[in-house]
Amino acid sequence: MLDRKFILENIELVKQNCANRGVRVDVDAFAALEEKRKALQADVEKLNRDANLVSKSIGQAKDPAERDARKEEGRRLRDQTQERQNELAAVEEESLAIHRMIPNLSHPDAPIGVDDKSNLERFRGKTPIPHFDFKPLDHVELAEKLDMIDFEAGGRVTGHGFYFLKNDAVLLELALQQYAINTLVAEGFTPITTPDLARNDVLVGIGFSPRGPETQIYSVDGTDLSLIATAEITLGGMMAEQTLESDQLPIKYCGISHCFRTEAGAHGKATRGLYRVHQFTKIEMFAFTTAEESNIMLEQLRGLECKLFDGLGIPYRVVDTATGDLGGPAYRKFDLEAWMPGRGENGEYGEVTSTSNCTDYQARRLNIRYRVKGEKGSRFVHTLNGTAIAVSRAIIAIMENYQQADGSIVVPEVLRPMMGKSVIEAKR
RNA sequence: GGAGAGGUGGCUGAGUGGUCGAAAGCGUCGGUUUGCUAAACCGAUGUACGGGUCAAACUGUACCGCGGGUUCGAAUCCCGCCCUCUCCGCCA
Repeated sequence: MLDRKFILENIELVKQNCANRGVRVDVDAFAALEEKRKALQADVEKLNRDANLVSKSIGQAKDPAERDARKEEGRRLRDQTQERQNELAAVEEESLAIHRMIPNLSHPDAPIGVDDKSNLERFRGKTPIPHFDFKPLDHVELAEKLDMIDFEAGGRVTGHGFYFLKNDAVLLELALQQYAINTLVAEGFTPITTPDLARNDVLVGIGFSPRGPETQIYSVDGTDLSLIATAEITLGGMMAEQTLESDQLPIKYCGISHCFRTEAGAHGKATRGLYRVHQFTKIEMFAFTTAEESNIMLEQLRGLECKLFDGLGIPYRVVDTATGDLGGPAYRKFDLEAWMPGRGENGEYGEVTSTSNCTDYQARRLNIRYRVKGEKGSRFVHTLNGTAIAVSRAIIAIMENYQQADGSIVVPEVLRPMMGKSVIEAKR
């Protein structure tokens, strides 16, 4: 959420930002409701004050008749307070509903545009796009030949969008996790394995909606829990309601979790194979920083994503996400799109990671603050997240880029120690 | 899952209906003393939101795990939930 006061003092800016992001919100209505809310708040406080004074005087009054009279007065004031409070609650709810819809501000350098067509390519990876002297297969065909993924059984056991990894795909998943974690620990990240479920209010704080027809989230019946869509939820939630010291920051976590997504409304799009699935394993980076440090941290996270994929020898490009494609919480976002030779007609880029600076937008909802020595009060931390490795999509990129004419797959050098082999080939 | 105990400020810990935003101690910060250190002594020391101010001072409301309820008045009484600890059961 944005700061209420900030919105009121910068209405035009906020409106323009909503327009840039393709978000339709009635900011004026919000401002009007806020005026009303403030007035009611002042009324309630005034009534409370009077009622408190009356209550205190009762304890001191000795004459029983006098006490009864004041009790009556107190009752009257409390009734009035209650009435105003109800009004206030109603206005607050209305105001909050709009407030929640207002997206974060956007970085001045983020390309302006209402959808991903305006995304701007910023970098390319070190690895050139491979040229095959044969018709490259896609990962589904390769997996079939090498007995690595069982989609059929996934459908039978759980449903469409689920799969079993088998044989070398399992080794690959484990190796990728190890590779990512090793790399990040060396960079000062604290490794974490997180719960795969979280309370709904944590999901909401991070910016997900557990309910509703559009939801990406599986919720567990009869509880207030949902399966997480990303470890961003649990890692961010770890610090909810905490006040940190500025010298503890930045805090850098890398979390391993499973991610669950309903992908509601995604039917009809390219859903073949592992690309869009309901469950996958992901190593996620998450950082809490001071307000001053978050832009630099975003660069660091982006740099680490590049390092990881350069290390894997996967060709990619980095895209600066357009305002309309940022989602609610992000101030700026970079997507890393890996080259996938089996995608589309002659290969296409497909998103494999994404890193965002959410500034204080999530922290305000989750109430994560920090104190600066010598400063009164506290500020909201800035939160950032970034994918290190989303295993399912990384597997696609590896299988398709490293495939050989004979249908085998060369193992990226950095994974060989963990895989214990340098080639994945069909069993004789 | 069952039984019991408990959740109070940065920490320890008092407080069972009124002047309690909350004793005391510790810690922290400032000062006095001191050649330095230590000790002693004096003083200050919660947060959020609002009013006020150039900024302060000052001031209002709320906050004793969370949410409701009773009452003129709740840290204190009642209900629900969450969490922690102990014991039992179950289990990887």
